[in-house]
Amino acid sequence: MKLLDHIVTIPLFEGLSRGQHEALARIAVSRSYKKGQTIFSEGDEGIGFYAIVSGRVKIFKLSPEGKEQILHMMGPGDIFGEVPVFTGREYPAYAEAHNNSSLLFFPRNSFIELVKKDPSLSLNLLALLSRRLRRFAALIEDLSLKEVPARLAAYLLYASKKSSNKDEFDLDISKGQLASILGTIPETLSRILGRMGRQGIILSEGSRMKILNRTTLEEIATKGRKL
Amino acid sequence: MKLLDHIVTIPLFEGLSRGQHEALARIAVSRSYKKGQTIFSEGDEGIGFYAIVSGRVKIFKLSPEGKEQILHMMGPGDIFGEVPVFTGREYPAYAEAHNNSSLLFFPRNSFIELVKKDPSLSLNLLALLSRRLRRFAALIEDLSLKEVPARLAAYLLYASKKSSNKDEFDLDISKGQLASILGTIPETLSRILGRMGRQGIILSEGSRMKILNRTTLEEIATKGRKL
DNA sequence: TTTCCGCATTGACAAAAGTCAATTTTTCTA
DNA sequence: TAGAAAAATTGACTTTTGTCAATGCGGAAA
Repeated sequence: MKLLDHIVTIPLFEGLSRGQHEALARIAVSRSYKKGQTIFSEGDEGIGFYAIVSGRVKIFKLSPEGKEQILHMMGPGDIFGEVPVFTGREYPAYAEAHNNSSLLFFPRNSFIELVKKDPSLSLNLLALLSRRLRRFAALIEDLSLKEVPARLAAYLLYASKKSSNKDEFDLDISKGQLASILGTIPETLSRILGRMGRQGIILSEGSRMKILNRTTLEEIATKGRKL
Repeated sequence: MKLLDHIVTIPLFEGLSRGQHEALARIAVSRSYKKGQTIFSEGDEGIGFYAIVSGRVKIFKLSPEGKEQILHMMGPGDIFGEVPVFTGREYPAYAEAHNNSSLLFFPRNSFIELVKKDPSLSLNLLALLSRRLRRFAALIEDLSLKEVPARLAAYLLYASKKSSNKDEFDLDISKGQLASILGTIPETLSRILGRMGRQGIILSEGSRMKILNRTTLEEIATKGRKL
């Protein structure tokens, strides 16, 4: 069964038994989304949550002036939209397919039934939510780094870490979106990338980034070293 | 039994049975902290979580230059330090008693045992963590309001809401700490409070705040209306 | 009561980031 | 592959915020 294969690869369901995986497969629904397609909007009734099989999903909030604040970029294996499953309310943010994406949808009611019967499933969930809280706390911490160069440096180090600590990697989002993540605008980001490039700290060619001087980058991120 | 009485009043444990409450009371340990005392530090091993019986607790991170970024101010009934209980790692932030405080401590291992046996307990926990995630998302949204007046206005409206929507209320933290929450410095906060006062939007006398023009305050917070 | 210390306020100035507008580069599609 | 649209970059200028330094204010302790 194809669906079951996918379920087994989802970290959230790691360590569960064959029977538990099968139970999950019975309630899951496969769904496809085209690039740019909205999966749910802030305020929509929370009828279930999603797991990513392939593709990428952007989770974001919208300011009154329409400016995006990206909360997460989700990839294969990630779970999103689970908050209202347990609070019984609306989705707290927007979700949009960043690429053509293949998702699994778990309807709220069936899932709640499963969790009620199965404590080990809930321990996995508790760990997931706890980790997510931790990541949020880190994001808040980074946003509060007062200067943009520091936030950018922190982001580049984080992105490098995700690419198994290579010094060279691809930004998986546009620079405009990166600006949004860093809480700034494309013009400012462009200038700071330029300055870092001129000082030989990084090399930025399109979406290809190369870290030339990791030490300096770390000093900019953690101590408030000036550019 | 005194301890049981306190447990019953903790929202996290709302809706649980008498037997469940008693089981919790058996594993809980009562602890007292003096004003300013550290409860745990970032990086400490996560040996359990805390519930506040009385007093207030500050949860914060420290930047390399030693600047505090306050993540939460916790009050009676609130839970904190539960993240590492489920991820099995270290505390992700600092906790410090803001007043003389009386807490209940729930050791990790005993608690995990309880949760494993009891799905309804875990559903409550899942809802708690989900709500907290939601609040974090809101905080991130506010931090990304680009200007300080907007962030301050959002905070004042939030504080007023906590005081049952009264127009007059007390700040429960110093202005220096409020500045830190808003991601700015005391000088800037002071100037903006001054400007808002001169324009008849608020009245600020020490820690006593009065909202004189709620509509304008909302416009500053949500639309980027200028001060 | 008086002194001291921390917190808050204010002013002058410097630095950082945003806005607006023009231009170049890249990407997508017809 | 040309042409249009979107994204990125750059420059000139404005606004916002932070820094440094001086001063005021109020409560705790001698």
